[in-house]
Amino acid sequence: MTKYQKQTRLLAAVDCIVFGFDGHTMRLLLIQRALEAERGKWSLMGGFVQPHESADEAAKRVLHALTGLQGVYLEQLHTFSDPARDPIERTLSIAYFSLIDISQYEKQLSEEYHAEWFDLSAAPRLIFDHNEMVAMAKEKLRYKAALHPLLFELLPKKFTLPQLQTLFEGVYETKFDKRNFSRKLLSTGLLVRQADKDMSASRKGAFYYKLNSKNYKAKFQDFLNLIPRTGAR
Amino acid sequence: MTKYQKQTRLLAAVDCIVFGFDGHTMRLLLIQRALEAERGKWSLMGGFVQPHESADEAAKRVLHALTGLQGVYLEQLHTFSDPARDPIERTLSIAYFSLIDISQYEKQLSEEYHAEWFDLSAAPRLIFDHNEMVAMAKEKLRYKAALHPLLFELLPKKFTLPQLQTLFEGVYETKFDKRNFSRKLLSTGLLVRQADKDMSASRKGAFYYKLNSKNYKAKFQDFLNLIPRTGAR
DNA sequence: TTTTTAATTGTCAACTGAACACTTAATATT
DNA sequence: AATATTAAGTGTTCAGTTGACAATTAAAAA
Repeated sequence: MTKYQKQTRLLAAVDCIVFGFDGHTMRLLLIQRALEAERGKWSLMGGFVQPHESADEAAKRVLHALTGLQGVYLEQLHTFSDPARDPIERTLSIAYFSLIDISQYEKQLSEEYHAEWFDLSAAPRLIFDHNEMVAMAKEKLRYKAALHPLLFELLPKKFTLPQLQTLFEGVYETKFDKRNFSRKLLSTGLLVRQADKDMSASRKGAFYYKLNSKNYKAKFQDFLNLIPRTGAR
Repeated sequence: MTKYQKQTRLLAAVDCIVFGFDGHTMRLLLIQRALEAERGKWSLMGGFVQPHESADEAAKRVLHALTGLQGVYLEQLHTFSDPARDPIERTLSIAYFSLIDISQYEKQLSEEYHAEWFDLSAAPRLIFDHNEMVAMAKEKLRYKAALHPLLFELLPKKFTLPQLQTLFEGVYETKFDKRNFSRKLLSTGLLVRQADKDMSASRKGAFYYKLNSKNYKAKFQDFLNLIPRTGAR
C-alpha cells in the first residue's frame, strides 16, 4: 500500500472535560494521572487515539474506561496542538466536553473509579494545557447554553424550576428574576409539568417538570435567547 | 528523553476552507490536488502538520504556500478523524475556515497560483471528506455571522449598504427588507459613513461605509442578532 | 426637461424583554 | 386550632425592538 513518505507522524490524544451540577454549583470531574511525567497530578480524562477508531470513538472509550460513564452528551471542542504542550513527546489533543447529571453517577464514580468532582470555581492546577481546555469549555458552554436547551443534560429527568434556575445562575454567575425566568422557560414549550412535587427543598414544594423530548429535538437548533441581557436582582 | 511507548503515531494534516464574496454570490476557493491518489481532483488547500509547528501555524503556512494569502481571518473549525477518511494512510485533519475579500486577492491568485473560485452552490465533488468539511463550515458561518459582525471580513475596507445586504442575503439565501436591514446594521454603531459614494452600481450612487474598528473589537463578542427571524419581501 | 433607476428615509402596530411585589401552599410553631 | 414561617408561584406595566409597509431623493440617461 502506498504511504505518504517523509512526513512525521504524531501522537494523537483525546481529553474529556466533564461538567456536572450538584444542585448548587457547577462541578468538574478530574482524575489523577496514571502515566509518568506528572503522575499523580490532577488531569482531565485522556488517552491516545487508537489506530482503528475515530476521535469521537476514542473519547467515548476513554471516558467510559476511566469513569464508567456511558451514553452521555459528548461534543468535540477544539484541537490543541502546541508542539510543546506535552513535555514528554509531541502530542495533539482533541478535546471533548461532556455534560452529565451528577446524581445519576456519583455512587458509581466514587466506588469503582477514583475520579473526583471539584467545584468548578476552585479546580486545582491541572497538567499540561488542561486548564486552558477547561476555560475554553466553560466559555463554549455559556455560549451554547444561551442559545440552545443544553443545560437539561445536567439535571435529572425530573427537575423543578428552582433547580433549573439555580443551574442557569451557576453557569452564568449571576442572578435571574424568577418571574421572568419561569415565563421564558415555560414559553419554549419544552417543559411538561408533572403532577408531583419535590418536597425536599421547601415546605410548599416545587412541581417537577420533564422535558418534552419531541419539542426538545425540534427546538434544539433554534436560537432561543434563554439568557437576559442584564442580570436581575 | 522519555517517550510514550507502544502508541501508534498518526499523520496530522490541516485543510483550509476559504470563503470569498464577489459582490453577487458566495464563493469557495479550491485547488487541484498535487499528491498522488486523486491527483488533479479538486480539493481544499491542505498539508501536513510539521514537527515544530502548531496546527494554527500549519494552516497559515499551507494557505500562504498554496494561495499567497496572508493575514486573513482563519479559525479552527473541527477535527475530522474517521480512520478511513484518507485511503492512502490514516490521517487526522484539522479543518480551518477563512474569510477573505476576493477583490483584494484575485489577481494574485490567478497569476501566481492555480487556485480557483467556485460558486459555493455549484462546487464540484471534492476528495476525501472535503465536501463534508465545506458543509460544516457553511453551517458555522451562518451560525456565527448571525451573532457576530463576521461577514465584514468578506468585503473591502470601504463598502456600501447594498453590498453588505447582498452579502447577507447570499449567506442566508433569502431576501431582507432594506429599510429594516439598514436600520439594524446602523444601530450597531459599527459603521462609519464616508463622504464619497460608489457610483459604479447605480446612477444615484451609494455611500461608502467603513468599520469603526474600536467598536468592532468591543462588540465582536456581543450577541448582535443581525438576522431577522422571518425573511422579508 | 423628463425619464429612469437604485439609494435613502419614516411610521405604525405587534411583540419582546426587563423591572417590579403580592398571593399561595405546606409545614413548623405556639 | 390558630398563627408564623418559608419558598413557590403568578401578572402587570413600560420601554425598546422588530417587522411590515411606500414615498422621496439623487444622479445619470433619454
